[in-house]
Amino acid sequence: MKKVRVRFAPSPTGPLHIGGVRTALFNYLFAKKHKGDFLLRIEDTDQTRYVEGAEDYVMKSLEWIGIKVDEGIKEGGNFGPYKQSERREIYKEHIKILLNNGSAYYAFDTPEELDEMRKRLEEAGSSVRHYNAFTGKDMKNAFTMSEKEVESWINSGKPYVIRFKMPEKEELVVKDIIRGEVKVNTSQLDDKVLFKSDGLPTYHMANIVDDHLMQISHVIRGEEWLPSLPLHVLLYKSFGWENEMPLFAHLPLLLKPSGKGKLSKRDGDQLGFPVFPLEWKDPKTGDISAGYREDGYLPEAFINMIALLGWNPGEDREIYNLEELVKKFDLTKVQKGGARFSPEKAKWFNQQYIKKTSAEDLTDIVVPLIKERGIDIDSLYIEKVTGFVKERMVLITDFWNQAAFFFETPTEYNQKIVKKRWKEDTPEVLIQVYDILESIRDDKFTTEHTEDAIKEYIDKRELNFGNVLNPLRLVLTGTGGGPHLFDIISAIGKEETLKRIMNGVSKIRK
RNA sequence: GGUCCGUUCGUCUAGAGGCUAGGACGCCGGGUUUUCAUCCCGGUAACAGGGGUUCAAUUCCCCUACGGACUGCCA
Repeated sequence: MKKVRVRFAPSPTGPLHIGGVRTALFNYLFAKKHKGDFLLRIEDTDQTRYVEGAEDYVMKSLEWIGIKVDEGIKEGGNFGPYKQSERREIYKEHIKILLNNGSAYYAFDTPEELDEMRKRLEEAGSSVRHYNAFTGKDMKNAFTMSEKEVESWINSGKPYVIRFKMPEKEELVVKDIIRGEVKVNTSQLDDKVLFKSDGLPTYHMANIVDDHLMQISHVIRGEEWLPSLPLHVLLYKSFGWENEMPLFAHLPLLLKPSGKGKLSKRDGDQLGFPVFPLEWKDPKTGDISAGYREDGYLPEAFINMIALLGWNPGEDREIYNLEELVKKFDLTKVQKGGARFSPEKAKWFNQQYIKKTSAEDLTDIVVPLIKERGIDIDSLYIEKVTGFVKERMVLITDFWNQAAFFFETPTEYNQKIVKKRWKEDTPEVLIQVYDILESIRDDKFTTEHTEDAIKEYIDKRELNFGNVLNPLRLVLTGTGGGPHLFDIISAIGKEETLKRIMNGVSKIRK
C-alpha cells in the first residue's frame, strides 16, 4: 500500500462545527493509525463567502483537541501552497488538459439565463432540471455556438465558465470504503461548472487537482459529498489519473439532538449546548456562539465523545484517549446511518474525564477561574479544594458553584435547607459545637481531630448526627450539599469556622 | 419533482444466518454516605413494515414507509 496521506480541507466560511471537527478527527485517526500524514488545506475558492478569522479558528480548534497537522499553511510542506487561492496558476494549467481532450467546454450563459432554464424545466414537469448535453442545447456554449463566436467571446473579455462534459448514458460504479459500491448512470448527472467566471475553480476541480498533486491516498469527508463522487471519479479519469486515484470514505452526518435534520450552527443556541469547539464571535454581527472549551469541557472528553459518534471499536468500553483512539480506529467500522448528537452524553464523558484527572492537573485548569474573581490564593490550597469537589463537577465551570465557600464566607443561606434542617435547639447545639472547636489547638485543627471531637460530643449528649452536622454544614457553606464536612472545617481553618458558626447563629431565622 | 444514501432500546451503539438481542447515556427503584455528588445493585426499553431465499433470518435479496444528503459560477 502506498503511503497514507489524508487531508482535512475546510472552507473558511465560518467557525468549524462539531461535524467538521469529527471529520478532521477521523482523518487524523486514520492517518496516524497507518503512520501517515495529516494535511490541512484551506479551500477558499469562494471569495464571496470568506470570513475573517475562520482560518485561524480551524487551526486553534485542531490545536485544542490535540491534533497535530503535518503539512499545512502554517506548517509548510513539500506540496504547497496549502491554500487554494494561492494555487490559481496550477488550476489554470490543469483546466487546459480537460479543454484539450474534450472533457470540458466553455459556456456563456448568465446566472439569469440559468435560472430561467431551471424554471422552464420545472414548469414543464421535467425530472431533469440541470445543465447537461440535452438541456444545454438551448443554451449558449461551445456546442451551440460556432468556433468563431466562442473565440471572439473569450477574446472580448466577457465572462464565461468552463463546464465538465458529462458522458452520456454511461453506467458507473464507484466505490466507498464505508458504503461499498454505488451505482449511477451518468445521464442523471449534470455538466458541473469547473471554472467560474472569476477565474477560480469550483470545489470539484480544485479538489481533484490538489488531492492528486498532494498525493492524497484516502479522501475521508462528509456524506454530503457522496452525490458528487461519480463526478470526481470521472474527473480523475479525464485527467488520466485513475490509477493513482485515492480511496473514498463518506462519513455519516451528525443529526440534531431532537427533531429532524442535520445538526446546524443555529441548534446550539436554541437547544442550549455548544455546536462549536471554541467560542466564536461573528466578526460582522458581534454575536457570540458558545464553545465547548469555554463551557467547561476538557478536550480529551470532547474528542472521545465526538469519536464515538458514528464509529465504535466494537467493545464494551467507551473511554479512550487520543492515542487509544488511534490504535483502535477502523474506517470500515464507521456507521452508515446518521448519528444524533446527545448533549447529555457529552456531559457524562466530561464528568468521567474530570474524575480521572488528578487534582494537581485540574488545579492548573481551575486557577484562572479563581483569579477571574479577584481571589489570589496559594495553589496548594486550590489543589486541596479541587480534590474535594472534583467528584461533583460535571463541567470545569462547575468548580466555583461547588467550591465558592472554600474561598468566601457565605452571605446567604439556602432557605429550603434552613426550613428542613434548622430546629428549635439548633442555635444552642451550634454554640456548644463552637466551644468544642474553639478549645482545639490551632495545630490540631485537622479533619481527624475536629471530627473526633464533634462526634464524641454527639455521642455523649446522645444527639442525632444529622441534627448536628446538617445545620453545621449550613452555617459553614450556606447550603445542604458538598464534600466531607470536616474536610471543609480543616480547610477553611479554625478562625473562619468559628466566625461562620457565629454568623449563622445570629443570622438564620426560620 | 429527480438521483443517491440510510433505518437495532428515547439516544450512542454491539451484533456480520441459529444469542434469554449485549453495553453505555438517560430515566425509575434500592444500597452506601451526616448532606450533595461519587460508587454499587436492580429495573425500564429495540431489530420500521411486508414479501421472498433458507431447516433457520436482526443478519442475504426485493418492495413499501420513514429519515437524510444532493440537485448553485457554495463548499
